[in-house]
Amino acid sequence: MTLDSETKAVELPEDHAEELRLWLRLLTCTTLIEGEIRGRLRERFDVTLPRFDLMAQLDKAPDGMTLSDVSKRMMVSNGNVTGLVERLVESGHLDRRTSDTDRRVQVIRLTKLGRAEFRKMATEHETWIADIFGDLTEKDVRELMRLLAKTKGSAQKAVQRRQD
Amino acid sequence: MTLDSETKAVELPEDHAEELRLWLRLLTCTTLIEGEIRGRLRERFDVTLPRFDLMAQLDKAPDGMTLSDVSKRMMVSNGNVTGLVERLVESGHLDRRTSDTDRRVQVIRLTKLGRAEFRKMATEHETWIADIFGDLTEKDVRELMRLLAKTKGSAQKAVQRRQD
DNA sequence: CCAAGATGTTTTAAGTCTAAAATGTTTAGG
DNA sequence: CCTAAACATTTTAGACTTAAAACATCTTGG
Repeated sequence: MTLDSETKAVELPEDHAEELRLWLRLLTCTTLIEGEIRGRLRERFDVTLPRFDLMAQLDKAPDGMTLSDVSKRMMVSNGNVTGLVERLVESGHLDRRTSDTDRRVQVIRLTKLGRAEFRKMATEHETWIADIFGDLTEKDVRELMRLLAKTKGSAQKAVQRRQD
Repeated sequence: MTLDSETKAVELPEDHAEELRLWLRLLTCTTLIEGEIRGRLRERFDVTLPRFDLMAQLDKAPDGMTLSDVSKRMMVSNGNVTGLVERLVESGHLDRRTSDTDRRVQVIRLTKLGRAEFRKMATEHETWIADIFGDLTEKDVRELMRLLAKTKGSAQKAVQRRQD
């Protein structure tokens, strides 16, 4: 009996209910916060979250970025970026030009208008985040950062494994 | 001088860079995992993540749910659910009927086919999650659950405050 | 050089998603 | 009763999103 159950144990379906609950909770948190930020951005600045996110990437890169860079950073598809950029160029927030050294590459950067508008939004955005995470102590934040870093590493390895 | 800086401190822009970084890390984790699950669902079962999520909600409710219930649980708009349900009824995974007691209400539930297919997917899905979170110890999982619960509570309060 | 292959972007087709307005139904107060 | 408010859902218009195919341009080994 003991031998049997030990032998079987390897093949028996293991219980991963806790990990599943963790994933659902992580997803709930993100969806909740994302929805709140989306609503405030629309209400306050009449801008969508993807546009804000894209501008945030560009704000960190004064010399501009290629579409591929943006796509990787934002973890969205190439085609997605193409459309977003189109609309942001149209509205005068972005400048887009073909690279001098590689004619495949499109370099985009914030226009003066785009940067000014983004900075206004970013300031307020930061206070919203502070409000949303307001109940967490400094220690909570540190601990969450650590555990999420570990989670990210674990997930990246899983992605790697599948791609082999 | 001391008085001045103390007086000013209240109005000075506080530094919330840490919370911002936490939010970005949370978002990165979720996006990364969500993308991986989406890809595996498509590759293995040719199903989209929203469809899987909707079926997961219904699997937990043998007596069916109303569209509003689903919308609240999934934290998506009503119109979104209408479209999703349409396609899942079309493909034979869902059954939809008007409530006997309230003709405004639509009750949906999994068909036999829908339930069977979901169960197969769910089993595999759970192993993917276990794989993705594989580096976390039991203690990590417990601690993350706790901190995310606190985060969720904090965010919900912020949502509440805005709605007043 | 020059044909593969790699790389960067766009296009396509279909699905997902939202906010807001419209529609249909129920509930309650007068 | 009957109308105003509340509620559940659908519709609408537009934006976002993906995967995959198509297109354009570079890079490189022979």
